[in-house]
Amino acid sequence: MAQSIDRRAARTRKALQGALIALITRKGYEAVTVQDIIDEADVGRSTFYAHYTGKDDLLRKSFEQLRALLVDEQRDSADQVRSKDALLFSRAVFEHACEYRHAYRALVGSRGGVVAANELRRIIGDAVRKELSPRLGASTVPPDVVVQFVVGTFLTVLSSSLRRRPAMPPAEMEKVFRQLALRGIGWLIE
Amino acid sequence: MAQSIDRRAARTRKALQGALIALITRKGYEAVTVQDIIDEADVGRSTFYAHYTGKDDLLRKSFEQLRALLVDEQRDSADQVRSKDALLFSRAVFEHACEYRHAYRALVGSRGGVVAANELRRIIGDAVRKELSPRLGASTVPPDVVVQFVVGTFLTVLSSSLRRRPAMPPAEMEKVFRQLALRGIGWLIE
DNA sequence: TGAAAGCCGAACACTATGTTCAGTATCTTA
DNA sequence: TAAGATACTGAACATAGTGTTCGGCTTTCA
Repeated sequence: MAQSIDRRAARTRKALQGALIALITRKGYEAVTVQDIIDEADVGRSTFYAHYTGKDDLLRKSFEQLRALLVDEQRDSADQVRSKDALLFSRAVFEHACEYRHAYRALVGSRGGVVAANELRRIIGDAVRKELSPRLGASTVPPDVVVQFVVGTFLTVLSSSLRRRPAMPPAEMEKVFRQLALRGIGWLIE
Repeated sequence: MAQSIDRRAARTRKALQGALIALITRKGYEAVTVQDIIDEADVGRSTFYAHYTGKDDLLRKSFEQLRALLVDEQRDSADQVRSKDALLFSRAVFEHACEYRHAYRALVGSRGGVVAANELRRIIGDAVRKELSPRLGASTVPPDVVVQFVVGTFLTVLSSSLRRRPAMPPAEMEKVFRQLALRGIGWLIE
C-alpha cells in the first residue's frame, strides 16, 4: 500500500489541522498565532516547523481534502455533460462549506481569509476552467476573465450565504449561484 | 473656510500616503513595514502613530479621495436614471484605477490586498446599493447578495484587467463588467 | 531488537509593533 | 510680531511573534 506516512507524523498533522480549525472558529484566522496552534494541538514548537513553514502553509495544506473531493466529483459527473446543467461542481463545495460552516465563516471575508480565499480560488478555478474551456465560443470577454468571474461569483454567494440567518441550505446556495453566474442581474432589474 | 487643518499635519499626512503608495508599487503591501513608511516619508515614528493607528489605518484613510470622487460622480448622474444604463458608477473607479495602475495592481490580489479590497468593497458597495435598491423587484435572490455579487464582479474585472498586457482601457473594462454583471455567462456558452 | 524517524522544549536571535517623553520647530492668531 | 498652541523628533523601552537549533527522549518499523 504505497509508502504510508509514519503514524506519529500523521497524528501530529491531524492534531495541528484540527487545532487550526478549532482556533479559527473560535477567534478568527488573523488572531491565531503559531503558539496558539501548538498549545491547542499539544505539539512542540520545533515539531510544528518540521511539518509546515508557518501558519499559512498549514492552512493551505488543510485544503487538500477539499481538492480531492472536487476532483472525484468532477470525474463522476464527467459523462452527463448536458448543456442545461453547467457549473454543477458547485454543489460539492457548498456542502463541504456547510459541514465546516463555522470555520468557513471565520475564514471567508476576514483578513487572513485571503490565504484561504486564494486557495479556494485556485481549487475552484481549476474546476471551472476544466468544465468551461471547451464550451466557450469566441467572445469579447477573455476566457480567463470568465473563469475568474465565475469563481468570484461562487465565493460571493458562499460568503453571503454563510452570513445569513437562518442558514441557507446548499441547494438554495447552488440555485442562487447559478442564476447569478449564468444570467447576471439584468433580468431582475425593472 | 471651515477649520482648516494645520499645515504641518497636512504635509505629514500627504507625505505618509505618498510613501505608502510608492512602497506598495515597489514591493507590495504585505512587505511594507511602518519603518519603511516613515523612512520613505522622512517622518518620526511617534508622528506616524499620532496620525494613524497603523499601516492598515493609513491605507484605509488613503481611500477617502476615491470615496469623494464616487459620491460626486453619483450625484452628477443622478438625473439620468434610464433603464438601459445601469451601473455607470463604475466608469469613475476604472479610471481612478488606471491612473494609479501600479498601486492598484500591487494591492488587488495580494494578501494585504484584503484591507484594500475590503475598503473598495465598502465604497463600491455603497454606490451599488444606492443605485440598485430602488430598482430591485421581488426575487428569489436576496438583495444584499445581489449587491455583493455586483461588487465582486466589479473587483474581478478590475483585477483581471490590470493584470493583462497590453493594458485594457477603462472603456473596455466597463463594457466587460456590465456584460458579466447584467447578463452573466449563459449567453456565451454554447 | 536495534536503527531510523519523529518529537520535545528550552534557549536564542531577529523583526516588527506601538508607547512614552523631553526637547525643538512651526504655525496661528490676536 | 510675540505668545501660546500645536505638531514633530528621535531615542529608549516594553511587548509579542517568528523561525532555528540542538541534545536528549520516545515511538515506529522491519
